[in-house]
Amino acid sequence: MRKGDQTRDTILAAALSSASALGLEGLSIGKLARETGLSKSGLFAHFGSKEELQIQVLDRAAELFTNRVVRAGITAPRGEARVRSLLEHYLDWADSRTIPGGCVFMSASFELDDRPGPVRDALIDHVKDLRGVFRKAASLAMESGDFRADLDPSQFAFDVHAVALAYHVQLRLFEDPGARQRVWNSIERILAAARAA
Amino acid sequence: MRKGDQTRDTILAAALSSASALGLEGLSIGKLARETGLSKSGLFAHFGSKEELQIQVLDRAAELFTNRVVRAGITAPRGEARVRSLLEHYLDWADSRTIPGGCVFMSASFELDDRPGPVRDALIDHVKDLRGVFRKAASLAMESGDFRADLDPSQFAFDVHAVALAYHVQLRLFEDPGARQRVWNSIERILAAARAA
DNA sequence: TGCTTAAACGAACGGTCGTGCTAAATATGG
DNA sequence: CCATATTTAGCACGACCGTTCGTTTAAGCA
Repeated sequence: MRKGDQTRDTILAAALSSASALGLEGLSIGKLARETGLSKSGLFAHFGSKEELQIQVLDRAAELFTNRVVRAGITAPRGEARVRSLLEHYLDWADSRTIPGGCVFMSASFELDDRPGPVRDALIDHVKDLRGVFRKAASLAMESGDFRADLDPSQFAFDVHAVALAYHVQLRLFEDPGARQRVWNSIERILAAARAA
Repeated sequence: MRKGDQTRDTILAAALSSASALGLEGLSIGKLARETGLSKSGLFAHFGSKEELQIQVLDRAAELFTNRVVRAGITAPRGEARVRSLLEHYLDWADSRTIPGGCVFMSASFELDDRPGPVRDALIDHVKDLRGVFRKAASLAMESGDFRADLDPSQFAFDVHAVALAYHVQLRLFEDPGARQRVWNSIERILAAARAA
């Protein structure tokens, strides 16, 4: 059993790379088998269907996200400092080289928005979790007095998500070296509006 | 020649619908032929390659965008009023039923960001034009005194683009009936920060 | 070591993909 | 109405797709 899980991990790492660049639909069992040195049927046996592979790729990405963004971000003290830290790590995540195509949740959000099914359902859960991270951080910042008492944390998370999406476009489509600056300008404005008077 | 152009228009309309929902890569000559009642090769002859079809779909979408968003929006007087009008029409465009999958430029931005080639190049031009519409409108609002004199119009366009992307997610992925309210909250904050003191 | 179970393989399946090629059909201008 | 140019159809191609099946290899445990 251990051997199988280890192989599965290798496959998922390759699949995540591929999916981030080519999309979840762009995943190909054959290409993936070639990349990992497995046979097509051998690789396929690990998942049973392409859909299941796609779901596991998303789950895997969520696990990575938890480690690289959430765990890393919440080392900062509650309040605006933690929000900023989470944002830094979120942008790093979207810019990471280990996931060459950027945040797979973003590309998948636009790829699967009109394709009902279990993969889309899984994606929705993950993206809501992602939003929840920032909603929660905003709530804590309200409790600590950093943020206004009448702030809407969900709206705050929406705004943060928005600039992150635009960051992806600025960075990957426009290949703008100043993308990080652009997005921080936006974030500073969002933070300023969220702060207590 | 007239007959051919008319057929091509029919094809492009169907292709735009399909591409908005399934992505530009999800376009299929065979499926498109079935939908339009043409033969695969007959349809194919109009474009010569799938890439060319994709590019023409983007061009067609840009034409529609100009009519439905730009032409409609600039009937409002220069300044904040025009910015708001353009935004209304932009959101309508992203929510349109005639393009069932929403704004094809958004989905394509996340689909093609890592796929070099002429289609991506065409997309970049179109998205920059789109940004340019809002940059220009912001500039005019600065001239008219509605917006601050030290506003960065490109930054303003970036912010607007950001919330539009998030609108797409909120509407299509989350199917949130309150998406429009969410995005207007964001827009009001952006406008407030842009206004002259 | 021998047995059992898991893991990987190889070949084949029916489909669909984009793309050529050659004819037939149809529209257009004189 | 005819000649010409344009538009569409038909057929075939090689490639790749996800998936199934039976077999073989390899690992884990007694």
